[in-house]
Amino acid sequence: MQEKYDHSATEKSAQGHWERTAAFQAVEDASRPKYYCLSMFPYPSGKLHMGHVRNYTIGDVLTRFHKMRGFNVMQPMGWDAFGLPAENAAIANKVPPAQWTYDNIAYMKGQLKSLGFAIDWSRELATCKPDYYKWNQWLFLRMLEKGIAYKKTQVVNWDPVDQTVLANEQVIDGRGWRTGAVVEKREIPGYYLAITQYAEELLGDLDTLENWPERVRLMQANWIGKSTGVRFAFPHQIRDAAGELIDDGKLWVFTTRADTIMGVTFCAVAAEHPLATHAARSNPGLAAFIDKCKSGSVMEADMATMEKEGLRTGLYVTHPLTGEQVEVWVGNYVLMSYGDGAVMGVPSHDERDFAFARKYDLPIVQVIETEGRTYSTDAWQEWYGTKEGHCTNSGKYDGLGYAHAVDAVAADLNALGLGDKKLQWRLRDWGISRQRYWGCPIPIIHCEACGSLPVPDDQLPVVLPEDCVPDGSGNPLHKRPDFLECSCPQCGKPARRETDTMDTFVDSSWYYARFATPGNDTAMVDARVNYWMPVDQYIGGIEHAILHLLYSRFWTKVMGDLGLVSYREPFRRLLTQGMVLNHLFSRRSDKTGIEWFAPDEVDLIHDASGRVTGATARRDGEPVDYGGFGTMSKSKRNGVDPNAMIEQYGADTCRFFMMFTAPPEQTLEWSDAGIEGSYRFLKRIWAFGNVFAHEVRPRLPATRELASAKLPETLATLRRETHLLLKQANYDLGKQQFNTVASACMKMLNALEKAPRDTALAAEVIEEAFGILLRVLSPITPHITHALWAELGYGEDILRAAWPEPLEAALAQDEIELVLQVLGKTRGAVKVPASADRAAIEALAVASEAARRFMEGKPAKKIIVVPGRLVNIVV
RNA sequence: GCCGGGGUGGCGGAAUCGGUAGACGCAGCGGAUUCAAAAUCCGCCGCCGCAAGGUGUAAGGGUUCGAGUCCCUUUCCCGGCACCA
Repeated sequence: MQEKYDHSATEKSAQGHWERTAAFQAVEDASRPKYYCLSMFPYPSGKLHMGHVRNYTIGDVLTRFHKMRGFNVMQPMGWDAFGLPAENAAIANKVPPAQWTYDNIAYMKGQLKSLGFAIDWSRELATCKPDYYKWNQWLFLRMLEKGIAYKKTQVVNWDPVDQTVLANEQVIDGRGWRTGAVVEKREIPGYYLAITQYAEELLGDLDTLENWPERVRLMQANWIGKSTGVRFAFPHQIRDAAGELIDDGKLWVFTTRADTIMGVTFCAVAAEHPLATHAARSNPGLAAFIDKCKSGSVMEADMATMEKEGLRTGLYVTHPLTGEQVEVWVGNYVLMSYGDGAVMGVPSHDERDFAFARKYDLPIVQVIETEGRTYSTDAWQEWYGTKEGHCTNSGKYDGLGYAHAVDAVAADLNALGLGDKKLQWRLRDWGISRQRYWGCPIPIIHCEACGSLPVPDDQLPVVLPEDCVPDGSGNPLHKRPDFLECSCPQCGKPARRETDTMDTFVDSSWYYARFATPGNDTAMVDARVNYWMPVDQYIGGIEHAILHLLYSRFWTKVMGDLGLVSYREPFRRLLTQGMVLNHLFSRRSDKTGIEWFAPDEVDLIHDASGRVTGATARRDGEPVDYGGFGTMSKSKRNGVDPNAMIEQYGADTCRFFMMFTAPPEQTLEWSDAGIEGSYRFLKRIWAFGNVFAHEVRPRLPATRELASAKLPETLATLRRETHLLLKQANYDLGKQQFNTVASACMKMLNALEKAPRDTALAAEVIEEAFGILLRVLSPITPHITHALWAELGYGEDILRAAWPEPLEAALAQDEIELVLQVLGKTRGAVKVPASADRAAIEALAVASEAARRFMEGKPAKKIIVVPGRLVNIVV
């Protein structure tokens, strides 16, 4: 075998072997347990980044591990190919998004192949291809039929200069990213999917997802946000210009704190609320304020942190229980799209209302009291807003606790016909319309006479033209008569095609099911889907913990209700991997703003202890600002190119570094020195392969005697250590903690290098131990282990070798060492026979030299023995 | 602001059930090899202390024979917040 480790030749040869043997092609086989391992498919942004490498390495380790354990594995790969970055690239480079996307796919596929992932490429798909998105459209039409898809108005960010809708990402400090114009909120019609119809099931089924991280389930539960409250109305006599009662004379609000209803001192409505509109007609100041409310972003985080402002409408409604007049305000923090677009204001027990009342000098009436606490309107205190305590200043409700008070208030409102308890979800229906070109066309036709009609099934797919070049001023489909012009499916007259496309979350909500049934052009999925699905292991970034995963769960349930699939949840087990970070260096200048420096363009400055305190640019020697670690990104120039790493160190080194450096769920900080260390380890593995070939193999006896031989101490230790590490590695693989599996492999090699190899028995022990090491390591670094396994005569193909299990005989010990503590402080160790009982251990411990020294002659009051671990003497 | 997660040597991290804190690796230091360097190998390596020992897991408090791990308070960092994917 080769003297030196040549990563590039080793990897090329192993990849060639897998290609020739079609090693990763998955075929349905009812006789074996299946294992469907899926990593979130990439957006084809141009190049693979290290986050992808990490994600897919984790998936590959699990795939190969399960394959060796005898599972029928499937690991597919595809492309989340629609999306905004392709349009941005088109604006910048004047290249159609389709071409940019397909070029990127070709390049990134090559990168994935060079990393040696065990992917079944025959199942590859791209969501921008009509044979895939046809089924988005088909299912959308089924949802329309079932009333799950419907049309209503939505609030969007509007750029008044470019006359276009902006994504939240394109709004920077309240202004359009290209034009710098102040962004407005605008209401336009769009299609929604009624995910709230599934809220109860989406919440309840979280309990069945035992192998999802607890935090993801918690986040989803909070996102769905089931709460019971009371929806009720403030009656009024306000009439519009035509003399009609506005909203039938009722101002509806929803509250989870009906127990505080006697503390209402105002109401606040959204800027778009009919009462606001009505009042603004005769009040120019209010009209201006409403206009102002309509500028700014629609993001919830912005809404929550902005200064709460309001203006009087001069209108009054009647408190439903007291009959008092309550003033109506317009508040910039009330959203028309939430509930009824109006809230009751109880400044005494709601922090936001409290601040609002103090700002505008509104009355504050305490209606909840807690024993031992004194209420003061000077400053907000935590306990004002809790559900503990009981009603006060509330007439007949005085003395009631939260639950009873809510029941009583709801009953009284119900008797008046002005309200009742209502189950409330935080979850909102999913708006899927996007006023953008590079997405799946929504299959709707607009006819002047017949209205908006679904495209008939036999005309699917509605194919998106692939040669448009967006310029930032709106959807280029508007300028494409060949796309726009069609005939009405009902009356046959000329009609116009819908130009909105679907949210790309639609594309990613069911791709995993399509992987199971590739090539079917007559159905969305077929019977094969119920063999492979649900996905046994899903792996992806924690940033998808809510939206993508929730939408996929919803889509699955809809497909289930349509009889397309037999399962209710798509992902049996979930691993959310942490992000990959690197150092950030920047320099701020007045002229050019922030300039970012790549890590290889600077020299680090360390303090005496070795901590990084700053850096200087190599270019000019001048200092740059060190910004700590941040996610790798193109704009901040701190990305690391996987290609360069693969070329220099090989795929195995990259994979090993990724697995070794941090546990999968944590963020991973890139380190050039760290990758050197991983490379060093693989070189040592190779070097030991040489030792094995030259010094160990020749000594191996014709018939192996290891199973029956009595081993000398050094060999018994090596063997015990190896099997102990194997046991730990298997345990850690079960926990999906791969960094300690990698570390176990390093420890095995450390032990092997030190072991004697001068006898036939030693050769046998080493043969066994190195065989274990190669197999445990093989899912992480498949190429080098493939080469050594074959080269050293272990077998033809390590991928088809059985996964090793620790042997009890190898682990057995005569004598064990226990930690000795006196009063909980470690004072030494005590050796006891492995078979010693509690009394014997206590006697040995008390008699030990260290114990006598630290007990200072006092008698033992109590002795705690933790079997196999420690003995603690309390005096 | 709301929801979720996290903080352990100079650095990444380990510690399975509350039981030896710092495994494994990186960096650093010392040595071997070398004409020299690279590569490789050996040794040292939390802090204070000559040592015995003391002390130490963001900060403060609590429970326990024993706390990185459990409870309370504070603080800082990260992810998500519905049109980035």
